[in-house]
Amino acid sequence: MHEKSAPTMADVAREAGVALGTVSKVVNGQPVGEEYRAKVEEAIARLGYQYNSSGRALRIDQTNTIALIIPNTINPYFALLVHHINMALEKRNYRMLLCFTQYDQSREMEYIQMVRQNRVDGIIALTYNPDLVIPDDIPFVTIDRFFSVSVPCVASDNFGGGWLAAHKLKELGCRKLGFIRVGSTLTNEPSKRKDGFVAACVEMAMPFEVMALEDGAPFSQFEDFLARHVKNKKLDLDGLFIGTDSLAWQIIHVLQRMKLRVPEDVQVIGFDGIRMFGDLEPVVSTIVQPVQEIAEACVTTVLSKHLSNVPSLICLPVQYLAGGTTKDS
Amino acid sequence: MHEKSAPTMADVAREAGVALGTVSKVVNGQPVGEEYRAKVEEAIARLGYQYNSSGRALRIDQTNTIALIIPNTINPYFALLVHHINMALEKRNYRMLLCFTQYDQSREMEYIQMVRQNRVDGIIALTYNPDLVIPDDIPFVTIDRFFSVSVPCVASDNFGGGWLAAHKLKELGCRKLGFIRVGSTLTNEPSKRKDGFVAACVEMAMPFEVMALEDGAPFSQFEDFLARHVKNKKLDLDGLFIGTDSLAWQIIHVLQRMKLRVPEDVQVIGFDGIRMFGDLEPVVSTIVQPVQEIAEACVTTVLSKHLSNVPSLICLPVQYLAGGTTKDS
DNA sequence: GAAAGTTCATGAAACGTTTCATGAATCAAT
DNA sequence: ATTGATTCATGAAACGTTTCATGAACTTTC
Repeated sequence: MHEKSAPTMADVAREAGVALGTVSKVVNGQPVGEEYRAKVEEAIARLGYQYNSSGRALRIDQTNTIALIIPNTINPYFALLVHHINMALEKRNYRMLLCFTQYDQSREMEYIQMVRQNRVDGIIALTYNPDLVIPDDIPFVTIDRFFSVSVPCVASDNFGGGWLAAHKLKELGCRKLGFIRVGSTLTNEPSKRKDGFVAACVEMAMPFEVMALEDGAPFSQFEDFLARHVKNKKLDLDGLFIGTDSLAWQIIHVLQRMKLRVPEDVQVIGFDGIRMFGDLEPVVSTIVQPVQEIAEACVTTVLSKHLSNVPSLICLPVQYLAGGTTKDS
Repeated sequence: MHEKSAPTMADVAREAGVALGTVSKVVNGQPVGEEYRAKVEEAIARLGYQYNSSGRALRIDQTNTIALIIPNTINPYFALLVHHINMALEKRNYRMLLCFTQYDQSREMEYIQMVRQNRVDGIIALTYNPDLVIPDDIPFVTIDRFFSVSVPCVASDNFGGGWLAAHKLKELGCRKLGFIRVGSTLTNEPSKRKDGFVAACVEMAMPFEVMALEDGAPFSQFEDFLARHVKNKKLDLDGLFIGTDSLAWQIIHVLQRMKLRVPEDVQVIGFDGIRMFGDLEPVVSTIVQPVQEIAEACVTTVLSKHLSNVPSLICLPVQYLAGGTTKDS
């Protein structure tokens, strides 16, 4: 709009006294005679030439852009994911087209239309729309949600993480456990955190309770749930596994208001492994998702041309990390 | 790459039995005879036509894309900014090209080159590179940092915020104040938080101390600073104004470890107004930046064609918001 | 009813790139 | 010295869009 018509390859060719195609080869690093290359490079420098990616995209039908569809960046786990996916893309000379759905199902569908216009080379999506239609003509990778064998899904080992949390809590001396999460309607990979937790409890003959806040239900239901479990000033649950670190933070604040001490009275393990502000402040003990590996897996998968011989579910290992909310800290 | 050659305008024209230019007009909402419009729209629907934005961008030399250059999305304030800027752009049918500098000065310069290739229609940048060269042929807007009258800068009223914080703390009964921040080398708009604070203290004849952590210095210097101010189990500062909410969180944790009670022993006010996980958990009392208005201002400014009659410093009002770290909570 | 004016669909040109058939120049082989 | 093979710069064509000069089909006016 404002640009004073940037120089084109034709300008460079004229300046260098060389053919248009030769400039193209130089710019793309294809073999060109030494003296020609020198002349062209000099002309490029002199004119400050930068290639026009629209022209390129139009010609080769490839935009070097991947769309990332995600609810927001406010949730620190999403923010981390966005960050690492962008870095993984940048390393491969791709750009990221970021789309925030804000958990709005209609937006999710609109975005899929929109990124089509932009001819993105692929889509990475973390969505909650239960009846999302996945285009079959664009490479599509999902995070944390399995659709079908033809749509690769990247997730961490949620089941294993739940399992691990239960075992850790037992190891740390807990006698009765609780599992707490929000949003229970949609079945996705993170739902398996509960499954792994429950399986481990059953296997260990460990008593446990499950509390899930329905979508949209008031947060106070958690407080009621916890209050119900107070027996003579103590919680009768001495270990809590909580669906996400964000929720764990909130629950811990509730516990503090109830004058219950963490980890003395009740130990807490979250899930995700987010570090709030660097590694300085005390932090929730957690099951860490390998965000960087997840990002890498998404990117390599979405960029692999032949999506046929790619695994349809990429499951990455999680780790337990002691923070300040368990007795091993 | 994978796409089975999506239909073009020519295809639509053929399908509708109509000229190419007519299809273009319909797609762009220009006046077209009713019967023609109907035929074209039907053909578009039948073929599932989506226009190719590369072709369009090439022709009209406009990409409908704005670059946002920012350190990261991990810092919750940046995450919020990214979110609102994206929303403001989307409302106007623009896309966001996101660039994370990670506080790396060379990256900041590289990005400016990179987004040039992409022929973005403008750049919004929040950077720390002291000798950044601002291109004069692309609309450029900075956040929180003033370069020159020809480069519009959007910021909140940092001076006023510092002033307000000092006055609030006095109003809340404090007798001696402290100001704490990190990274003191670069002078930018947020530096004025201190100036406003100091000016207010001087005006009110309120004793105060300033502690700034040099870039890269260990965090423990804050702990030393605070420890030095403990006189018989009390801090001799009973009000702290802290440069950002993130830092405030960390400082509060330090205070708790020192067995000092917030707000009973010392009241704390931060700056930014980030809400960590929704509005549920107890929160730092703070000077709230109007993030959404900041985002809107950036976007309208960068998109205004005639950058000549645009103010060179857009300063937006801040607000005090009581949280759990002052006695008015 | 003819001339002048108006409306509006038409299709070719142009945007900046990549690609590929062409042919000039060089080299190797006899 | 002549032919055949090889290398490699050349420049036209094509990608999908917007724009604009053209002219066909009307409408208005006297």
